[in-house]
Amino acid sequence: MIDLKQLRENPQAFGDRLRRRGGDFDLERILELDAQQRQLEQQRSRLQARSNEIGALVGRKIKSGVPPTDPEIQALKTEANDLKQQLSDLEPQERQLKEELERLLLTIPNLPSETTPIGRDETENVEVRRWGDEYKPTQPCQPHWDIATQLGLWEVERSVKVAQSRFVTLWGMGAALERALIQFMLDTHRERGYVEVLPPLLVNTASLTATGQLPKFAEESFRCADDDLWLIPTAEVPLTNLYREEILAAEQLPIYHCAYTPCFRREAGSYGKDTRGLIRLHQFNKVELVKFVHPETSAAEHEALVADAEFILQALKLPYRVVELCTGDLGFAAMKCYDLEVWLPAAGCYREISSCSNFGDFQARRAKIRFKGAKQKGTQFVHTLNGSGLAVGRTMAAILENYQQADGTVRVPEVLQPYLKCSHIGRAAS
RNA sequence: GGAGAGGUGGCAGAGUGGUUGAAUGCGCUUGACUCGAAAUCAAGUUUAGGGUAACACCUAACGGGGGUUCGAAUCCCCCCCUCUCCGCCA
Repeated sequence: MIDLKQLRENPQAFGDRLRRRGGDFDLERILELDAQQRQLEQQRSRLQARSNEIGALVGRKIKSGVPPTDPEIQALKTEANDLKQQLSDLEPQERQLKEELERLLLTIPNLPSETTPIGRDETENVEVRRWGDEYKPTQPCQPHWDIATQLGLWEVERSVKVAQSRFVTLWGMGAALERALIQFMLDTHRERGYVEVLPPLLVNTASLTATGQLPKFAEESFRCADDDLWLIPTAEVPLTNLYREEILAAEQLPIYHCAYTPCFRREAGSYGKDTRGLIRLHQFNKVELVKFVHPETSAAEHEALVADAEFILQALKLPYRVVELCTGDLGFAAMKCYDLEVWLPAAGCYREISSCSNFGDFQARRAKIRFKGAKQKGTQFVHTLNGSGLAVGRTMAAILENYQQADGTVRVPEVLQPYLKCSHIGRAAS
């Protein structure tokens, strides 16, 4: 949720910054509704003040022995009834305004950071740095789905039978490799200060609204219609909502969490895109990092978060680059975002494997996650950040392609060997 | 699925129509006493919106919504959630 006060105080600057995302936003209407609503609220609270006064007055008189039939009391009752009548006109009006305002506000994306590069779409994203030597195969390199099939690491057709297209079953060493990756990632993040959690995979509407997936992206999530529950599209949702409607003590910050969860996405509108392999599935595994921090530290925390995600790629010795998203490519709730893109030699290109965003107070405002210093008067919204650390299926894809040997086997990255208890994945290995 | 109990401030826990935003206890903050601490005493200690230069001040909120009343945490109706026991179940 955007900061209405900020918009009210400086509509021009606010609008200019928001429009860097591209597209148009009806801020005028919001300001108008806001002004009307506040005017009504003032009117209403004046009437209510008088009504409260009468209530107290009548109470005092009756207690002191004045009979209820006394004309003075009768006059007060008449006045109060009149006020009630006026209020019953005002209240629905105000409520309606408030609801419309709220509805509109929920559709406005976050303000991009001042430092976010301005651009129209992903072609104008800015490469920040590269790491590792790109593996340029001398002979034709196989795409990971062919490697997986040859080594018996997955089962595609049967998965379609069991579920649908865009679902896969990992098999034998494929399943083991996925599990090893998850455990390696969690162990690593835990050592680096993140508290591991294993959250619910179904969440309610309030939770999805708080992190920004609803109301705008309802068609992207799987819903259990009978229960007001949705399958999580990312662990970001349950993790961020752990602290929904809480006021934290300032000393509790920063809070770091990591979690492994499956993620479920309908991938509506991506028909024909990445139909093969592990890149785009309805269900995939991800290790997620989430931070709750003091606003003053959020920029530095963001850089550190990216470094934590990068650390996994470096440990696995997978070449990657860091790209900063431009304003036109920024996610709905993000104010600033870096993508990590891993090198996929078969396609000869980089593919997103992690997305690390700073949401500022956008999610915190929706989720009402606040903090308070010991001697501080009011409350303040925390800043929330999260990033993949990493998308596990895509990591497996990158390993298969980058680690395939001339003999067709896949070498196991050193850091995973203790988990898998072998150095190569071959045909007979499973 | 069946039966019952309950949802009040950071926590515990009173409160069945009247000046109760809410007793009391715990916790926390500040002050007094003390060389210091403990103990003791005193004061303070919810959130949101509006309003103000800043205070003051006003409004709302006792799970949510509606109703009765001059007045509701307290009475009535609907909904939600939690807990316990039984059944079922990984």
